[in-house]
Amino acid sequence: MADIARLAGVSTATVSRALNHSPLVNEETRNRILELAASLKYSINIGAQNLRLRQNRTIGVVIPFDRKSHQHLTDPFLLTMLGSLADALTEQGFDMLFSRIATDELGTALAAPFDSGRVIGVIVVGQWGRHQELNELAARKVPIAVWGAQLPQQLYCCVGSDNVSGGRLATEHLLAQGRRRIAFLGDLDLPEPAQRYRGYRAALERHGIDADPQLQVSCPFLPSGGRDAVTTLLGRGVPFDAVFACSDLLAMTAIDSLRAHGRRVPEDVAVVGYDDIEQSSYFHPRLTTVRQPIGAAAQALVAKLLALIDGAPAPSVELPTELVVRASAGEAS
Amino acid sequence: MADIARLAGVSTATVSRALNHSPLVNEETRNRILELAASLKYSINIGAQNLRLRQNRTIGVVIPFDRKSHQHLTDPFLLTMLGSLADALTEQGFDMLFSRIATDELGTALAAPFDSGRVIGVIVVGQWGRHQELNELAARKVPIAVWGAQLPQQLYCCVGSDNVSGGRLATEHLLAQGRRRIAFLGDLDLPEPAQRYRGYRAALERHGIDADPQLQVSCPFLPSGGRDAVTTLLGRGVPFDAVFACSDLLAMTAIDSLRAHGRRVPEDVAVVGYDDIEQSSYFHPRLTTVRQPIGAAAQALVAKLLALIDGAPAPSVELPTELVVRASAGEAS
DNA sequence: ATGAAAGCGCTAACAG
DNA sequence: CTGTTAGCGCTTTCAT
Repeated sequence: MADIARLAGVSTATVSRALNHSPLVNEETRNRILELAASLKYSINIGAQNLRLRQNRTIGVVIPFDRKSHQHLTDPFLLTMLGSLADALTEQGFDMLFSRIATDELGTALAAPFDSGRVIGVIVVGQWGRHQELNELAARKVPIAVWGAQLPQQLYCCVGSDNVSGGRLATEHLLAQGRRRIAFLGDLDLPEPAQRYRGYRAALERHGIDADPQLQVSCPFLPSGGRDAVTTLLGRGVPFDAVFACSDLLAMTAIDSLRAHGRRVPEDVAVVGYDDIEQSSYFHPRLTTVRQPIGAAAQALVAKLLALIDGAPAPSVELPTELVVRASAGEAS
Repeated sequence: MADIARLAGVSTATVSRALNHSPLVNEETRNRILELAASLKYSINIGAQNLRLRQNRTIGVVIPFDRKSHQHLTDPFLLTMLGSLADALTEQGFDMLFSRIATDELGTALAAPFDSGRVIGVIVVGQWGRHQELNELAARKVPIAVWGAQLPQQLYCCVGSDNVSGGRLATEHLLAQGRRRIAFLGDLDLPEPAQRYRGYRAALERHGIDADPQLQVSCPFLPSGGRDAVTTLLGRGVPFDAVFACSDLLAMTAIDSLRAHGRRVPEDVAVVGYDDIEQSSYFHPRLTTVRQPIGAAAQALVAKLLALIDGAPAPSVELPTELVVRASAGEAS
C-alpha cells in the first residue's frame, strides 16, 4: 500500500480510502489509485485489515476423527456435509477454515482457532460422545453450532434430524413389508443411533413384537462397519429377514456383504439405510432410506452460527425426516 | 496479552517471551504467566502474530465449479480428494482455507487469497480448461499446485495420473474380455479425458480396430452424466458391448441406467471406470476401474506446494496408474 | 531477566 | 478532498 501511495503521489490514507470505495476521495484520484493497484495485482492485506478493524469473516469447520479407527475421511455423508457447508458459507461470503481434530482432543483443540482469533465461530460435524466438552465451550460463549442429536441439558446449539421418528419410519416400513426379524446396525453409545434405536423399539412395540437383543449389532460408521456387522449377525446364527442400518454407508457395505454370503436383497433380506446420500439413488438395489436433508442442514448450521455470532439466541432445531422408498426393502407399501 | 501482563505484573514483552517459551525468561515468571494464560483460556492472536512475523501457515484449497451445471459439490472423487488434502495438510501442521470458485472467475479469484496474504499458496483441484490462467499465476510466482493433466507449455506444477496409460489399461482389459464395441464416456474438451481417449484409441489401434466416433459420448463429471450418456448411446442405435467411463461416478450412474434399460452388467455390457473411489469396492457389480492413488496425490500436491513456497523447484509428476479388476467388466483375464 | 519502544499493514478520527 | 497521527496485538532489538 505504501508503494501505491508513493507511485500515486498521495498518502496511504487516501489509498486506503480509494480501495474501500470511500466517497470522500476525488474520483480522478480514486481511478488512478485503483488502476495502479490493479496493474500491480495489489490486494489489501486481510490480516492487517482484520487486526485493525477487529473483524473477520472466517468460520471454522471441524470434522473430528476417532484416533483408534477413523484414520481417513471417506464417509460420503460427512464429505457431502462438508461440501454443503462450503457452499453455504461461500454463499454468505464467509471463508471456511477446515480442520480435523481427534475426538480425544476436542475439548482443548476445538476452541483454539477461535481463541486465537482465526475464526469467529465453529461448526462441528457430529458430537462424537463429547457432549460435556461441547457444553463447556458453549458456556464459555464460544459461538458453536453442532450437527448431532438433541440431548438433555444441552447448552450448545444443535442441528440434527428427528432421529426417533426416523428410526420409527424405517422400522414401520420394514414391518409393512411383512418383515419381523429386523436387525439394527449402529453404535448405541452414540446419541444419534441411540435415538434411532428408540424409534425402532417403539415401532416394534406398536406391532407387539419383542426386540431381540441378538439382532442389535454395534458398529462404527466405517466402510468395514456393514461388513463386520453382517459377519457378526451370521455368526450369531439368529435368523433375520431385514436390516435397518444407521447410515447409507453401513447399509451399502452390509448389502455388499450379504450378497457375498449368498443372501439376496431385498428378497431374502430387506435393507433400509439412513441419510439418503446421493449414491443411494444409483446403488443397486436402489436404497430405501431415511432422508436427512444435508443441504438444508448445512444452511441451518451456518444460519444458527451467524445468529450466535451476532449475539442472537439460536435454539436447537430438529429437521424433519422422511422415508425415501426405493428398491432395497421391496416395493412401496 | 495486555491483561495477562497486568495481572502478572510484568510487561507484555515478557508475556510474549514466556508464551513462546523463550529461555530468556525466568522459569518462575514463565510458569506464572503460563498458568495465568491457561486459566484465562488465552491464546495468542494469530493474525497479529502473522502480521508481525510476516508468516502464515494457511494453505488455500480450491475446488472450482462450473456455473452452468455443477451447482453442488457431490462428486465422491472430488470429495475424497478434499478429505485427503485435509489429512495431508493437517499432518504437516498447516491450516486449510477451503473455497469454491466459479471456473469463469478462476483467473481473477484464484490468487486473491494469496495476494491478500491470507494463504501462502494454493492447491487447485482440476484444471477446468483454464490452462492459460493457471500459467499466468505461475508466471507471477504465485505458489500453486494443480491436480490435473500435464500439458504442453505448462508453467505451473501439476500432479496427475498417467492418463494415457490409464486409458490404454482400461481398453486393453475390455478387449481381452472379447469386447469390440467399446463406448467412451467423457468430455474431450477437458485435458484428462482427452488423454485417456488417446490411450483408448491406441489400444484399439493395436488390435486393429477402428474407433467409431458414434461410440464416443461427451458428458460432464456429474451424476446425470452417466445416465444421459447411456440415453444418448441408446438413442444413436449403435451396438455396444462395453463402456469405458472417465470416472467411477460416471461408470456407476451409467450402470444404473443400463440396468434400468434392461441391459445386464457385465454380461451384456462390460463397464470399466476411472478413479477407484472407495464406493467402487462395494458397488454392485463391484467396479473394475483404473486406480488413481488419491491419498498419494494429496500428499504429492502438498509436498510440491511446500517446495514451491520454499523457493525450491517443483517439477510436475505423473503418478502411476493401475487397473483394479473386480466384477463389472467380467472376470480377470 | 526484564522493560521501553518501534513497527508489521491497515483504518479512522481529526485537522486542515 | 487529503494528510497526520494513533493504534489494532504482537515480537524484537536495544537498553538496563
